[in-house]
Amino acid sequence: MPQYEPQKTESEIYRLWEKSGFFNPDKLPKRHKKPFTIIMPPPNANGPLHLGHAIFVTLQDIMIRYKRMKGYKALWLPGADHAGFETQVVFEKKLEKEGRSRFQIPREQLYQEIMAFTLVNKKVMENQLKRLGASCDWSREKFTLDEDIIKIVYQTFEKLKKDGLLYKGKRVVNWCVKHQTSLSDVELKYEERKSPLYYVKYDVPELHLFITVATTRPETIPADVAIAVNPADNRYKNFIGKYAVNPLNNERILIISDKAVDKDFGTGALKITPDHDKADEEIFNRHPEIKKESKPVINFFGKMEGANMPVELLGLKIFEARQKAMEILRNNNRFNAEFAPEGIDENYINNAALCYKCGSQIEPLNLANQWFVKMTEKPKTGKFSLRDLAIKAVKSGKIKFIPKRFDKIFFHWMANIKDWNISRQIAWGIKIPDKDTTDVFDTWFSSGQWPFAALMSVKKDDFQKFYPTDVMETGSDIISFWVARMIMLGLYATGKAPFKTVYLHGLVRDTNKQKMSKSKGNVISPIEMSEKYGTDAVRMSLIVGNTPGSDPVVSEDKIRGYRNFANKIWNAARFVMMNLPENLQDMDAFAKKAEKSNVLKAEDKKVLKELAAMAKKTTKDMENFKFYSASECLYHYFWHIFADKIIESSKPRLIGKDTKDKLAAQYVLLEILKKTLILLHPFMPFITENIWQTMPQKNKNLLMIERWPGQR
RNA sequence: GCGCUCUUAGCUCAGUGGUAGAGCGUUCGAUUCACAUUCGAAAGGUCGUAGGUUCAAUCCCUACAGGGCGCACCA
Repeated sequence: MPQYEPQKTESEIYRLWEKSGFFNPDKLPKRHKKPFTIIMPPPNANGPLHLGHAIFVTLQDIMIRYKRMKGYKALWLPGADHAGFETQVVFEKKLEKEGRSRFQIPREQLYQEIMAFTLVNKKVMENQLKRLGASCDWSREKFTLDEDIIKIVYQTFEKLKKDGLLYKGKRVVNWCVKHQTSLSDVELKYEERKSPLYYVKYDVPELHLFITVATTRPETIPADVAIAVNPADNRYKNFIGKYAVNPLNNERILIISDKAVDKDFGTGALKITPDHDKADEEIFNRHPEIKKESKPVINFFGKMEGANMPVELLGLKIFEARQKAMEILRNNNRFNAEFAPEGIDENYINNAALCYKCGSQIEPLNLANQWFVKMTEKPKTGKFSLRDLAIKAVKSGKIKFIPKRFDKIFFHWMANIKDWNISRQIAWGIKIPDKDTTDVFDTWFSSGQWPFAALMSVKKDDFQKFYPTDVMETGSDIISFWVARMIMLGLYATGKAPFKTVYLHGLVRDTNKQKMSKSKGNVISPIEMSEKYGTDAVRMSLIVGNTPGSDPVVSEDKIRGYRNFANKIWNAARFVMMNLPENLQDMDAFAKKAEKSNVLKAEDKKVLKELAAMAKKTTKDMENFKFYSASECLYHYFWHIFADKIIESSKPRLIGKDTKDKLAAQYVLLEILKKTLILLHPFMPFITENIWQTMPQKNKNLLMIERWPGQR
């Protein structure tokens, strides 16, 4: 019977907080002066929250509640992300189930349908955030497709354009044939695959010789414009400047030299196919002596199309075309067996680039009107490239990563950065302001501006007051997608780093160390768990033992353990209050009286000293972002010191006749309960506030804004 | 290929240059007492392997093995 029942009271407690207005930093009492800001990484509004969301909600809520209690003007700005490609993929699956396809729906209608879908999910997501106890300022909530956000995104686009950091062009992009869109480099995944390497002979009539090229893609031979060899390769010195004959269409193609060609790979001779390979495109662009125009032979649906190819290939899918091309080459005796049996190395393994969503093989295709952001060039009006701005901010310590090792990953990524293709051929997103295209921005281009865009668009002076923000807390998996882009674009657009600390959490795993995913069927819903065990238990299970940057393992058993802890808190509090003087109205007055009456024994003083030491240690952990340690320490103290030792040893004193001794015991228990509730509040906000509200107070204050120990 | 990281109790993980810690689990015992979502007690580790530095190494260095991650990619 005397058990804590979170389900009955949590929503009521949340309403109490909301009603107070204290989620809004402008409405906090006067003692709250210095701003402390966290911009919430806007969850994708395309489905219910999962445990990964619950982790970030808990971590950020802990930081915000802690700072609020410490007297900061704490702002946690919530948001929702339209999540362009991600949402469109989710929506397409829904369409598929209904027997429809996005390619049959007019663009404008598709946009409206996805918008309706997104807004429904947004509402669900907001309610779930509340369910998890998020103490964010709903009056400032933003959506990535809000008009004023779009306006700011366009301003940045214009600024980049004026600064010469944008260019538009025909470029080889990573094309996903299934999704009919290009993807950025970070949206690819790689898989080792066996791709037979074909050794193909090209005649060189002037020399009465042939040159052998190694390729995995014979079907693209009709699109060859040249053959390249390394300038230092003695085997081919005489070939440079001569013409070879394309074995599939008999066109003359020039043999050139370029140091990008690896002498030791294959035959040392590389066919240059600028329409279907990025590296080839780069080589092509630096050799104006290649007069030949490049023409694609594969279309956007992954089928063979174009002039100058054997008719047998026309209309075939890439893989079929490869087989057919191989057949033709073999029949014409074009394979060179010198390097591999029958001229084909069947055991060659390379990394295939795949779409990170559907896993289909990426086709490098040449696409017109693609917008790119220059990452390594100086803007016309500034001294530093986007990359250099970001590197400088992290090197100088203006931005710190927690854990620290992530700055190495960051620098490594920055060192290898390439120009960023921000055009996407999807309907769902912010339209690129360019009359020659229906493309939308890569969603990370707009969300890369989120910290300043969100603050600029809510209230007039919010940007002045709350920017730069204090902490960016997000998953370590999006450091390159998002964090790096926010740093670059934030510095570029505002001149200031968008945040001071980046706290990165890991990916939630199940007890078998597997990632949680719908397809594996091992997802745990934080909302279901909240309903079953209480939100506080879910929160604790996600925090204790979860060090920054490493993957937390979550199981129902663990959550159950913290449900038991909540119950322990509940009963210990009941015990303490049951044993207070009858009809006590004002616990603070009682405490003052007890302090004055000088009834404390040496043992009591020792216990209170330990309490103070524990509070100090907890505070130190909080300051150092060691929430895993603070929470564990509080758990241990409350259960095994306060409940098991201090409460137990107080029992005879509470029923004893010595009124002074009884008063001392009551006082000590009440002090410890008060302090531990305060310290536990950021972690377990519902139960602590719930108990606080039942304590004898003259003025019913909220625990949420109670002073943190050591705070004046 | 380049870089990062991990390896500590059955499981999940802390931790420190000086006799190894927590939670969960396990075993044994208790029970009208705030709480059985409880209490008490116990078992359990040559801190991945091999070297080195040191008076002293789980901790620092080197190599190796095995996991994880990031980046790049050669046709």
